[in-house]
Amino acid sequence: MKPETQQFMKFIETKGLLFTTERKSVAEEVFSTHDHLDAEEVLKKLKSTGSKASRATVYRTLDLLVESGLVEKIDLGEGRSAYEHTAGHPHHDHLVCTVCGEVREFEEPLIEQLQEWACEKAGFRAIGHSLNIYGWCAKCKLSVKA
Amino acid sequence: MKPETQQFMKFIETKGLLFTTERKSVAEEVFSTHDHLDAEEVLKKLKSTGSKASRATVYRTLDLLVESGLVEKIDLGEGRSAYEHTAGHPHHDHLVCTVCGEVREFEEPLIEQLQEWACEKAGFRAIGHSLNIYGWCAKCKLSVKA
DNA sequence: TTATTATTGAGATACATTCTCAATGGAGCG
DNA sequence: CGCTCCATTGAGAATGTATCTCAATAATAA
Repeated sequence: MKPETQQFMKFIETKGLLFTTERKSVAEEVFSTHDHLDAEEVLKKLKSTGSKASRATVYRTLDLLVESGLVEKIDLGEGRSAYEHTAGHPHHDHLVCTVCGEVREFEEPLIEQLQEWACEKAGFRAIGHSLNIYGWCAKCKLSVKA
Repeated sequence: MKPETQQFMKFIETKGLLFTTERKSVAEEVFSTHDHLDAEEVLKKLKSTGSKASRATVYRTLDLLVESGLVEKIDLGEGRSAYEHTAGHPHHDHLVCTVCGEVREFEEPLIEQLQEWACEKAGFRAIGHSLNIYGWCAKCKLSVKA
């Protein structure tokens, strides 16, 4: 069992909930890659590996993972969202390719700083934020030109 | 007829389309306020003023308004989106209150600059972007505390 | 006028997500 | 061990936003 999964187990038990096989398999799936997974992908992967977790359970467990702080939910716009685990990942924002759908990360600590200032100025208490840049990734830029 | 509506009319006619009463009433509604309207709100307002534009026409016309450049579509996350007209509005991002739903604007030109650099570094050709900060607005911060 | 085309409304459809609720199955107790 | 209690689950219904289909309508052109 991955260390992240163990942390999640601890979180679940501390909350007085049960660490079921369904919850475990969803967590393991999410922690198995650094890619950005959406709920449907998690469900499909689980089905293919024999787990019988239902869609509802996948969504419910993803919410718990987010609540535990081990996973971040990213809003990719147009109603799409994805999940990625945060372990060893500094905060970052996303470049979303509108051609191939690829999601690439970028970091710009100064942007974070500027956001904080903007909130202060407005008397706003930030809980989270989402910054996506949409466009053509390096690869698609070439193929579109061609 | 508002000057923005006239510009929209010109756009429509230049495109070889017809400037119908439905399209006019959707445009007038959007140009009537600087608030962030979602499609459903536009539809409701139109219904209450006697216009019989349908949901489909509202969405179709909003798309045309965006295409004309007179209106910007904002992704507010969680699949919600809103429209605002751009006339006399420099680019800005949004503070979205998760309690009362209020959307407030903020400007930070340096953030735009940093985004451009991030794109350059990644070989990414940006088409648009969306930056939202979610949290409690000044008003709700107080009432939650109380 | 008639033919052609653009536009529209109503409802069907799509899609991601959440909800409902009966069935399941641990956990703790006597 | 048997029993009760309650968290958890799965299947499918429901939600909300947005798009699509298609026949009816309206505008334009010939």
